[in-house]
Amino acid sequence: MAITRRQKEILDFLNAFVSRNGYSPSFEEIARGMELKSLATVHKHISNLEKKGLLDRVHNRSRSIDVIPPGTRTRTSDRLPLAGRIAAGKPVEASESYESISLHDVVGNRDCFALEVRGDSMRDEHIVNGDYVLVERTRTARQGEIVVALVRGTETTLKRYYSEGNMIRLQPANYEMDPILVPANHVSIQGRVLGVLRKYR
Amino acid sequence: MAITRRQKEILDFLNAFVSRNGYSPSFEEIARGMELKSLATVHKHISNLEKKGLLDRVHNRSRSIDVIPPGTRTRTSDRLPLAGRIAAGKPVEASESYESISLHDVVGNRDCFALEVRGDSMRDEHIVNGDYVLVERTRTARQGEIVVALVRGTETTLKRYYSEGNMIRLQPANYEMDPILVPANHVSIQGRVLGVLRKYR
DNA sequence: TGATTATAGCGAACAAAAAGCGAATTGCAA
DNA sequence: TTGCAATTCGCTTTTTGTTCGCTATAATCA
Repeated sequence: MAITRRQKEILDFLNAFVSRNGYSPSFEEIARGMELKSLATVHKHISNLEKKGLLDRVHNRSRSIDVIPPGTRTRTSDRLPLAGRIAAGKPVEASESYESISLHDVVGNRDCFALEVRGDSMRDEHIVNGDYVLVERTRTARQGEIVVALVRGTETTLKRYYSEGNMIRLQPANYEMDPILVPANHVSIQGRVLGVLRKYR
Repeated sequence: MAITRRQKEILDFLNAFVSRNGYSPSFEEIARGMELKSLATVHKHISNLEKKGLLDRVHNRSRSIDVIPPGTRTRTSDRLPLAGRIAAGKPVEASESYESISLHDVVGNRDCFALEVRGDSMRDEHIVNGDYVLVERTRTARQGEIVVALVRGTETTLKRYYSEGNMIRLQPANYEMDPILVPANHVSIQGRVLGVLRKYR
């Protein structure tokens, strides 16, 4: 996978910074060094470099960038080649591209864990008994996200999250089941669902 | 694993202290040296450095810090800890077990590839648009397995496989769609689906 | 050639980690 | 058994990363 000119400049900056200081720069410092005015831009560059396997970092961690020395590359790991797309009963897939997919593409470097799902309360979301949900450890959630929530300190559930004033509605994805409506301070978010892994047989 | 600026300062202090004195500093001495007013802060720094594998120490033991010379590292894998089970809207998960899950648990050492699913022909099987199906390259299938099948050399589809005499029935998992019934010699199996990976967002 | 996709960029609102504090508590070793 | 050192707890503040919406310009596809 090729690198762009700008990406190379960023990479050079990172290398220089680390060898000068012994620790990696903050996004702010990168922005200053590269004369960028928005951290969003820095963020995007770093993400792209990460996707291309040129550096490693931990999601949401300060100064956690590691430039991967050329040569120390690929993990043979758990990646699968992505053979293409298969359309709805329709025609064919095609591209013998060099794309691939792995768990890493779902969870990134986030702090995650998996839960095995029991029961069908999320059936309408196509999460069913026996599936594994891949959960990022988080204490907050956004409207409509699927979360693992601890209700009243006793009961953990998998639901969609909706904040309504100072109440929280936890919505099962199963039309037979009713939403749970509780005061915000009786709910603690354990994490948000990033993906699902299902294994047949 | 990368280090923050402050952490590097602490680490430098430790190195300097040890090489000057031949023994490691107490938390009190670190606090003085780094101009910190709370031992809790020192403690947190030391713990973090320990977590990052940069130093080693014995819990609750005075002056037991050992700075680990750069060279010994660890890598992160694509495995996720399996935190337990989450029951259908019901109670809790529990086990902080040492189980884990990864793509390898789904595909094993088989010859596999992934396909991105387009359309909803397998909706009733909870395989939906955007999901990735994990497929083992195979020429044969057993009754009822989900397969990737090439029909009449032109059309690849994702269906359940049923052999009926010398006909083959390919059954979509969508009640709105009709099964495909074709002579066995007009169908070639491309693989069988071992699992599904879904990524949100 | 028009449509789509990837890169590059901006600012602002927001979430989270790192860093810090004081005080109370616990544990080790002499 | 006592004293020093390490640990833990519940905060606050500062620093750092993340995300969203939007613009613009290449590069690629059909």
